[in-house]
Amino acid sequence: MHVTIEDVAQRAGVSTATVSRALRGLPHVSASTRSEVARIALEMGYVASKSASNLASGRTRTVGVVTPHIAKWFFAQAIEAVEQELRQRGYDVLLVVLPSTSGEGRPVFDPDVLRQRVDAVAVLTVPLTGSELDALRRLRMPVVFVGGSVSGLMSVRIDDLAVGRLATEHLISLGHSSIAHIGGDPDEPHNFSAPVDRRAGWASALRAAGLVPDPALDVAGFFSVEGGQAAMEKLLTLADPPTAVFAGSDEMAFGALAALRQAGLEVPDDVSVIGVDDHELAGLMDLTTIRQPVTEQGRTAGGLVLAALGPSSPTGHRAEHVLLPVELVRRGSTAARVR
Amino acid sequence: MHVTIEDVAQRAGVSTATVSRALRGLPHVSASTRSEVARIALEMGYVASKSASNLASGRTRTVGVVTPHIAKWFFAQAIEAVEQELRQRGYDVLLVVLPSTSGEGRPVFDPDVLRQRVDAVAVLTVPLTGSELDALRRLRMPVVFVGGSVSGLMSVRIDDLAVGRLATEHLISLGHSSIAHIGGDPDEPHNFSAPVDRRAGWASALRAAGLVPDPALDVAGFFSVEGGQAAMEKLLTLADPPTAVFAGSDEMAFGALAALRQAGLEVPDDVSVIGVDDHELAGLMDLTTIRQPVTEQGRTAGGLVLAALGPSSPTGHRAEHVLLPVELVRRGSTAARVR
DNA sequence: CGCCCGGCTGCAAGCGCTTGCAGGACGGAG
DNA sequence: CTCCGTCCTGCAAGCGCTTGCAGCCGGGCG
Repeated sequence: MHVTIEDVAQRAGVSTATVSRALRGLPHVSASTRSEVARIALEMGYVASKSASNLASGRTRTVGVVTPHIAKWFFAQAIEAVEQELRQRGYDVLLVVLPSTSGEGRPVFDPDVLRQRVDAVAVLTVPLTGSELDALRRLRMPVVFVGGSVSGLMSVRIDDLAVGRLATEHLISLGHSSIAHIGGDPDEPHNFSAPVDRRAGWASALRAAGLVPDPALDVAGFFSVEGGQAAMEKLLTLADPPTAVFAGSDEMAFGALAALRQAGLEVPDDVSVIGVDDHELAGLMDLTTIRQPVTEQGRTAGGLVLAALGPSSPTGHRAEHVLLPVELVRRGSTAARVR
Repeated sequence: MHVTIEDVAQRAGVSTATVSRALRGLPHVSASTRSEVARIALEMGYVASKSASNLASGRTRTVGVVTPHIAKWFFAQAIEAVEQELRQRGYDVLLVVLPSTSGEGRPVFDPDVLRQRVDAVAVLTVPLTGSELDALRRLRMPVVFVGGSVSGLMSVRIDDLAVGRLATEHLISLGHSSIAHIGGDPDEPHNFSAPVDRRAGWASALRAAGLVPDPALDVAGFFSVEGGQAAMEKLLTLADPPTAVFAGSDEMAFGALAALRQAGLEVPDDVSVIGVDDHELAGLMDLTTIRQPVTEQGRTAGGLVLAALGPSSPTGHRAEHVLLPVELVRRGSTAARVR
């Protein structure tokens, strides 16, 4: 039926051991044997069985990527980067989508499904419960978090506190003092700090400027376009609506822009809006934003697990934490306060 | 180190065969034995080694998903749907991203990397060369194409000819007669018909209305935002610019909208724009479009491969072709011709 | 009361590869 | 000429599961 290493060995007149070594570039094979085996393998269309080699070697050359979504800019972008980085180095990517991200309703994630399936795992901003984290640690394999961090496990992320501060300071510098925040779901488990930190950055920047964060101006946008839209609508019902809005993601900012447009308000004249991400369409929407390097985060995460998988001892991965820089991108959605 | 089936068998006082059968719900195991084994397995934290079971059974319970992108709306959406459908039925998804989709430059895709790794594959609108298709067929496993079709292999898609026609007829019905088309890369291999068919639909609708498709009004937008933007800019340099534009995707339409806005033109008063997809942000942009059911296409594709993997004989999969309906979504970017 | 049959279970042979260890060939040094 | 290394190569024992087949045990039937 299909070509096995046995067939190749026979045809080449060598043992399967030699074929295996030759094809994998291991030492202790003469150059001539190696090239001959390679030629024959190619000619016969031999492809090693992954299952067999996994079983024999104990390594799967696969890393699991756990994500709450695929169809959202940040995640899609990050997954793409991780995939590319890993495939380049001969690793496969096993996608695991955690149905819903909203704390309670989500079915528990059982990291054990990954055991025996992957050599390492990358977790993309999924708010995990304590027991899930424990289970993840018990896997005893390299684990890297993207977009958040957890003690004892590797991570690559941005400084979300700085993000919130940077965005808010930008608005303050434009003369705004009534600055709203559209953030995530306040009920979410707080392991993943991005939403929390961005809010904290907002509050801290306000305080630093002698302003007080108004709870009424802090609304949930659930990191979705519709959520952002609803949040903005809610803000507009206020007796004294804000003159500027810091949305924790560009997608929420898009929603906010839509809500403002529908309310007949002008951006940035009536309300300034700033987001976070530098989403693909942010330029198109002329949205001022805090750019975060998503692709680079994904790539870095891939690199980290690969490094951990490398020469180092299988246990005792030093928990590396990488912080990537962000940057304010000024566009047309923010301007000096006029009202 | 880790729990094997042997350990469970020993602890339960039965053979590994019985454990295997009990845990997989196979017949020929008494109810009491089954539940006892299940209890012990759970208690010991046993997880079957995928490699071992793959090797022994010859099935991988994994399907490969080949896609040119992750970070594009259509693809992200489709992948998410496929993943969900497959995981639900116990299958894993192996992501394979084909670096670039532009015909020539792309490294050849060698379907053989999938051999021994997956039981079936889903290909998302990747324009493959003839030899790649042959290799894919030679894999002798279920293959489903999403967004295009290839003889002899299963497919699920929409009627792209109808899409082009529908969009163009909508513009014609609004009184437009100078209707441009922003499409894909004209140099792409033509196995994947979506871009080609949409263009053909445009031309055919024009002819049916007694109009002639003007080659000067048919420009390449490469299915990207920037491409659409550039295409629109090019159209605006024409001595006699169109009063309406049919973009082959919402993303290109977004680009077109941006270009129009930058040129100081009003949509839909100066130019009407219609896209295809009903992208997540189309509503926000108030873009009229032809909606295609992406999630459903992904789900259906997943279902098809699972069905093909099922009871039927491993060879001789009937090449099923599923065509899903599209629908015109009227929004504010198209209106009666005024000029 | 002997047989047969059906329902459970265990045996053991793989599945296709990896890898520690032993062995063989060859060349240079002593 | 002998003795050692040094290189290559082969042996064979697994890796942890699946599965065809055989075997065992009771109970129903003739």
